[in-house]
Formats: sequence, C-alpha cells, structure tokens
Amino acid sequence: MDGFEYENGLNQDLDSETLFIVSQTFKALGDPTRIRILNLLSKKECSVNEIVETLDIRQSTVSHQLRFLKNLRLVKYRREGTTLYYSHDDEHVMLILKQMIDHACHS
Amino acid sequence: MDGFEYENGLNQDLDSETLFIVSQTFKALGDPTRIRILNLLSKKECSVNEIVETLDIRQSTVSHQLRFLKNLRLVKYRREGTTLYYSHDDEHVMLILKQMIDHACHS
DNA sequence: TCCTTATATGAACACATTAGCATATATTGA
DNA sequence: TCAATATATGCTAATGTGTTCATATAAGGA
Repeated sequence: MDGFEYENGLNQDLDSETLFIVSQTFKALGDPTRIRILNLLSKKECSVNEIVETLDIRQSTVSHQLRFLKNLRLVKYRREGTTLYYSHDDEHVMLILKQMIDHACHS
Repeated sequence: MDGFEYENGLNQDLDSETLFIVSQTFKALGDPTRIRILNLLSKKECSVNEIVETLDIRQSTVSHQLRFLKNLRLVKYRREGTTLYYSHDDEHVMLILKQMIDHACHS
C-alpha cells in the first residue's frame, strides 16, 4: 500500500504542504525589518511613508518587504488617493508574533 | 535628552536586543528541516540516528541543524554511552510551533 | 496636459544559508 | 590497544536573501 505511512496518524512527520506554509510564515517573521513593520502595523494602520519615517528605513526597502508580506497575506492595504494604508491581515500570525516578543522580553 | 525616544512607552519600535532574539528564533523555525526535527522532538526524545532514520535526512545535516538549535537553546541532549538523546528545551517556542502548524493545517 | 507626490519595480551586489562529502572525535567493548 | 559505532566538524558549492540605486507607474491637482 504505497504512501500508507503518509495517511495515518502514526507518521511523525508533517505533510509537505503544511511544512511549506509553516516554514514560509516563520521565514517571513525571521527578518528584523519585517518584524519591525509588522509590530508597527499591530499598533496602527500606516501609510508606506509613515512606516518609512517611523522606522527610518528606505522607501524601496519598505515597499519590497510589504510586497513580501502581502504575498503571504500577512498584510493588506486600502487606497486613499495616492496614499496606500497598510494593515495586518492575519490575526493568528500577529498573535504568534506578539507571543514571541513577550517571550523574548521576559527571558 | 539623548535616546529619550528609546526609553518611553510612546516609541512604537522594538529595542534591538528583543528584535535580535525574536528574529533569530523565528529564523530557526523558518527552515523545513529544522521544523521537521523540532516537530519530531515535540513528540519524543530521539537519538541523532533515530532522527536520521525517521526523517530520512543525512547524518551530517541533522547534526549541523541540531547544533544550530542547541546554540539557540531550543534543544538539549543527554548522553547514554555513545548515543546522544536530544529533546526540546523551550516549551514556549514549541507551543508557538504547534500553534503555527495547527494554523497551517486549518487554513 | 504637466507637475508633484506616493508607491512600486527591476537589476545588481553583498552576504547568509543549506546540504553534502570527507574526515575527525568520542565512547564502548573485545 | 584496536575496531566498531555514534556523532560532530571543516570545507565547499549552490542557492537564497536583503538592501540599494535608479527608474517606472499611478493618482490628484493646477
């Protein structure tokens, strides 16, 4: 019975799709710049320029990282004129981020 | 007053030490091989060889990744003869891993 | 339409990461 | 001491990642 070991509860390994999503998401959280952006967005919706000025990161860097986070559906945006307001888009991941920050602070 | 903005609660950014720990830890979780190893160790203590055979990963790769996880104090080991038994060493991080896996499964 | 502001994109570079091979080390038992 | 087993380490090639500069696009107002 081919693939049996991948279909029952005895297998101690993760299926490849779950593994991919989990590693991708943690990878997104594994960069200081992205963490700072997400941490800021956890507090308030921000335009790209607000992020640039608050965190003192170059505009193109912020834009690249926002695209990265957008692709993973970790952030979303709404337009108002020429301004784009970004906000977080995954409550659960934001909660995990907060937990890790708290864990790091108290360790 | 130099550095004032880094010492009060108004600052929306994270301090650099917290940022470093958080990003390092998430980076550790951002690799499929390390996730598989940690997931296995979340279920039971394992020797290096058990990890190698259960997950079908080369011995040197497992050993390298275990050292990586050990440096971050995410795993620990005990010796029994020539065999080293590894287990997880950070309940909170393991809980975060479990949460992310559950999140990925149900999405 | 033209200018200005806001944001996105593409290319290139420096740097980090990962896996694999070969080999080293360490422990046990004969 | 020597062999066998278990694990760690050094090096390297391939690949991936993050930032920057320069430039493009898009929307609004004059």
